[in-house]
Amino acid sequence: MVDRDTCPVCRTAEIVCGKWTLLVIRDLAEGRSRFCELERSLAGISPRTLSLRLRALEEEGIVERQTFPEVPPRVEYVLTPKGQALAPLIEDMRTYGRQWLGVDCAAEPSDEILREPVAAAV
Amino acid sequence: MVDRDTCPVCRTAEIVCGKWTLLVIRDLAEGRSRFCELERSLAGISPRTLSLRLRALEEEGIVERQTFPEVPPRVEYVLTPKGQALAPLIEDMRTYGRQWLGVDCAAEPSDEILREPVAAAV
DNA sequence: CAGATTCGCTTCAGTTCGTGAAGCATTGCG
DNA sequence: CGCAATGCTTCACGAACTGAAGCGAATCTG
Repeated sequence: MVDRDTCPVCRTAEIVCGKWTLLVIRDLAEGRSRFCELERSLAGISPRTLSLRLRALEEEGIVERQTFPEVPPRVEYVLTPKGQALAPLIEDMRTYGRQWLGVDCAAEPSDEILREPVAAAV
Repeated sequence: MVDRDTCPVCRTAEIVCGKWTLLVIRDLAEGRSRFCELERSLAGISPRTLSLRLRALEEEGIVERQTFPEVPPRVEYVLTPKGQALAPLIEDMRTYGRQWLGVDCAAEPSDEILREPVAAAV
């Protein structure tokens, strides 16, 4: 019997296993930082869920939130080192998807995608 | 905007992000193979959820199910190569948990745990 | 011989989680 | 004026998950 509190896989699973959580982190790792940017990238996520995810990740110390008192208001979310440390996980998922699910991001780049060469995995 | 169908991270996330899914896979990778074995190891999972997970993973080709017509009936679940390929993901989670969540499986081995030196990650 | 136990589930009612649409406050643009 | 943009919140609904109970056949316990 595996203890939920002392097992690192369990604890990581708890953090990571909400719907959309990993995709939010991936987007942040790829350079997206604003709420509406994430909302548009993650087609289909409800703003409520995105809000909940970001809040939870902030509480975990995985993302940092900075608000700028402009109009319209601007809020930026950035991965902390603790968040960046999840990058290998996401890389593994990408590798797995390519190898075993026969899919690849390189299929027809849309006109919405950001252009700068962002390194997802350090 | 990321296409849900052509993005390997999304597709992997869909498979992997149900509650308990990754822990079921970890247990299978560690050598547990029977329903009740998994049920006892994953303290707190409902048999319904475990059943659903195993069925879904079977449909995905991640686990294989063998039934033995004994009494009481015996059913064994084993990871396919497609399932074993998820081991690095789980290893990363373990590493992350240890490094950033300050937890470690090596805490007091219980008398229920299997003894053989099973290599979780090939 | 009655009763409990084992296995691999299924069923049910109830709770929690996620969705989709709408709305809000502010201000600039046409 | 009317609409767009931002970063959310609220609400009602459906989907997902839980916890307890049960089942059918055989075998172990008293």
